[in-house]
Amino acid sequence: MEKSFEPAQIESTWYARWEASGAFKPSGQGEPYCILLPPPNVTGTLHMGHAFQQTVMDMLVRYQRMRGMNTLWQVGTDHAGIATQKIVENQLAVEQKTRHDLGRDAFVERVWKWKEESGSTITNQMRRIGAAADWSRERFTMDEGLSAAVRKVFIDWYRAGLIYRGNRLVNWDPVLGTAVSDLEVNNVERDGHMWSIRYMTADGAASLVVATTRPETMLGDVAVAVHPEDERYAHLIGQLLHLPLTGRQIPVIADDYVDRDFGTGCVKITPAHDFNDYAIGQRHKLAPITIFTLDAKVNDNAPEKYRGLDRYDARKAVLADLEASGLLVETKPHKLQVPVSQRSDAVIEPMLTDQWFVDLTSDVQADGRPGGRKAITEPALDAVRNGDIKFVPENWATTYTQWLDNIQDWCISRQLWWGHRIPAWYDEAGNIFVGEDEADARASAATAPVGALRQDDDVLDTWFSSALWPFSTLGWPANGPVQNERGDVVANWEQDKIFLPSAVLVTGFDIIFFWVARMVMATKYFTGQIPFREVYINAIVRDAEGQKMSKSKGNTLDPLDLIDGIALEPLVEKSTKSLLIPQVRAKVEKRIRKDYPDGIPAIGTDALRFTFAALASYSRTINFDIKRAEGYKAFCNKLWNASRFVLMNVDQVEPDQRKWNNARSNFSDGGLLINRWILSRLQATIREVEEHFRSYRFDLAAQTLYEFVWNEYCDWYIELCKPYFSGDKEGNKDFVSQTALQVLEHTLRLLHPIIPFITEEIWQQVAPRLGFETLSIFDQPYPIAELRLDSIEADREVSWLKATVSKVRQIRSEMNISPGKTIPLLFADGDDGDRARVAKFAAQISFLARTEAPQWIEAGADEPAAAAAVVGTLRVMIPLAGLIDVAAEKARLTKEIARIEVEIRKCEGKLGNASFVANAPAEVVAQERQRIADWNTTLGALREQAGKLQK
RNA sequence: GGGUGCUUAGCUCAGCGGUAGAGCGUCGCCCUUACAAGGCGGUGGUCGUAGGUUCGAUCCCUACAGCACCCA
Repeated sequence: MEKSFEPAQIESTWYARWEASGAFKPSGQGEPYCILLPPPNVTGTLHMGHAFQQTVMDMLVRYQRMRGMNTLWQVGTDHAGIATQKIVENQLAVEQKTRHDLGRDAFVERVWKWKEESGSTITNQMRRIGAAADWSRERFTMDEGLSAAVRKVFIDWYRAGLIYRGNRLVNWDPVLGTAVSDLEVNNVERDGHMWSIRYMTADGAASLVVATTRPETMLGDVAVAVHPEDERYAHLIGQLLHLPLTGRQIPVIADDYVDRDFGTGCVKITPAHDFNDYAIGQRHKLAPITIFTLDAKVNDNAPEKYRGLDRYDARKAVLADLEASGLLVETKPHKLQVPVSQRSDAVIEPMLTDQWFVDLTSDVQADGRPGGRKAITEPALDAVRNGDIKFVPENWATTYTQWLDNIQDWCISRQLWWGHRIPAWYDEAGNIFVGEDEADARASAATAPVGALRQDDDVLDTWFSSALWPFSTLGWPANGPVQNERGDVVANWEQDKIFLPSAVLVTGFDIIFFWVARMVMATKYFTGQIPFREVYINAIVRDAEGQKMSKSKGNTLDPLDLIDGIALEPLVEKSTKSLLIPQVRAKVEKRIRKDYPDGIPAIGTDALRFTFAALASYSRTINFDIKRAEGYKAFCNKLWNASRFVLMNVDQVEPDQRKWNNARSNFSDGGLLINRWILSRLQATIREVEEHFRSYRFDLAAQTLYEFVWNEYCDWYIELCKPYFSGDKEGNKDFVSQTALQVLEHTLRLLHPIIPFITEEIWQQVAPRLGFETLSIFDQPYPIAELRLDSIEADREVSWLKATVSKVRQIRSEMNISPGKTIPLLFADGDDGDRARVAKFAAQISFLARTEAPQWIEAGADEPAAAAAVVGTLRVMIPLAGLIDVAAEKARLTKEIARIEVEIRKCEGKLGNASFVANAPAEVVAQERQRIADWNTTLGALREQAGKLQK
């Protein structure tokens, strides 16, 4: 083995070998265990959130495979409608073209081309993370099979009356020219103004003042609302107002939506451009007046002078005119929430448009068939409420159910070209025909179309196809094999439906609504099954200071830069390349130069994965600190070197003298306590890790293994082995070698789901020496704890040994005795057990504490002046002569005595409290009594020692 | 306005009714032939504040403060 851990060397070969061997495909044996990859944007790149989430999935898949499950990690990518279309439109913009210049077919062809060019970037990055995914079944939401599923679902829902077309208010992105989901809209706090405007009554006798942050929308006002119980305005209800600048008259209406205490208590109502106003308008049967075009310019419904003005220019003009006519009462600064499109950064304009919707809210249809609430929403709610689907951590179930309880119909049409074109056609009379294709649409229609048919221009929301992911990727709706464009079979519903429901969905909380809920709806409706039994909501990755990672802040990390490392200059270059604003660019560059003066060190995939595991508690954010990752790289190095050392020593035992072979679990401890101890500790570790995997506490699993490897196996077990390795007199060397090797082999398997590369690399060395030949650690069984290997006795004995050695080391250190210097060691008092232990462990004590062979001082014999510590009743002494300053030792003892006295006072306080003794459980009281007894024993011995030092 | 979290060592985080823990950092001594990405030994916390329940509270309850996030 190499002298140190070099991740790049190890990682380069193993992944390709695993993939080529077919190891990632379902074994076909055991219970099905499926994980669905939340399909990333096909043309995207891997970010820290992906890397974290995929590490979690990979740990689960590898773990369950080792446990004998028939695992499938179903992967694929998403066409990401708006995002991908926008990238290609930006490319066209460089050529000074728009998509309209190309035309629909040519544009879509160009997007496909872009997908071919960049579509494998993210999947190749996933391979670097080590993802044990079945790439032979990789799918794309717009491939033929998944598109067929989309069409079938649309048609079935339409024919069941659950999809309808309607003119409704939607979030409109005036830059992209499409409806967007309310989940794709961020409400951003911005500095704005609150303007107060006076509206006179029609007769000019009275007036009221409305407050608004969007004065330009007054051009579309249809009423002013006041609270029905607001005495200030009671007399105006029902009267007509003169709407300034327009010549229109609008009524004063009463609606208890109005907050009397906000502003003036009068609310202007613009139903065509505000969701709340829309609802009020409907309640009062007021026809909305749309005043904007689809690119947010004032339209012909407004007075002529404003027509054609952009929203914000119209605002200026309206304000100026109101001011001129003395109707602008007040202007004051105001913080407001502005809806901003996540996709274009444009301010959203609510707009009345014709769109397609999935009914999720009606109980029953006019013809008596069940409505969307009964048919789609409620089954999805019930699946979580009745526990068929569990969230981890469980409180996310509340988020899910609250959202579904208040759900609106789902607007599924998008005015884009990239996506699944809606399988609906219109005849010249505007009748709708839905079908697989035009012929099917005609054939399925009840009446003959009038004239020619024209297909709907719009495409479906990306999440519509994602909602089908749990079953469409398994081959539905086809019955037989489904092939990809290369002719390879990628799914076969007949066989693959055993993977539904999948075991667990690992995903971020931000798409519980977008995706999780919709998968439950669609999967329940079309297959009658739940899509997954559990939903593990992973934390959001932030930077070390807890800030969101964002390119404009310069605090993003590329997982591959952590794995491979990157020098400062290339890092600056890549981080600022896409930033267009010079100030932002400068800020980011400055930050990067400050945060990473030497660039980013290469930590390797395994260390990155271990870091993710160690951070994956139930908390909702994880702050990623490179320092911590470096610490776990050190852990990998530790494991590497421990393995190297063990292998070196094993090889010194001649093969024909080995008493073991094929010895994975054929343990021969040789009667040695240290072997029984480490085997016992291994069992405890196995049990803990199992528990932590079961509860998705990867942080605790990682910590348990870290502690076992470093604090037990390396710090104590290997050290305890050394005397056997170097100068074994009793012929136990091979028993020690065997156990060291077996425990290492188990440990590698325990660690493999977390750090697959290094464990495979080492295991390839270890396994043959234990006499078993298999290809890969990948499909080895996960270790199972065995009761027969537990040993309380060995735990107790080794605890004593550790305590004794630690006491000697402590004295050495505090007395400034050079670590290299061998010193004498004396024992006094103690019981028979101590005598036996000293005899048994003499060699180890001398080795670990760098002492001469320990000597006993018999009771009553003269004692040399010595520094001392106490283990139970045993006094551990280091003679002072030439080594120790008496005054320093006295000070040390005094401090130790004081510390123990404090502990004793604490115990006395408890035991002196009658109600403690009366009420606390018996074992707690007993424990307290034992403790005080132990402290007193120690204290007595220390005082005696201090007394001796006085002489 | 409704909801969900969080507040523990300098930093990043576990713990959650009975002796406060980890990693990183920091201090001291060591290049002791597995590992200096290391070894040994330290330092460091009135567990956000105030009440309450309890024999006992970092942990349970209430209020408050601060910080996040989600929904309207």
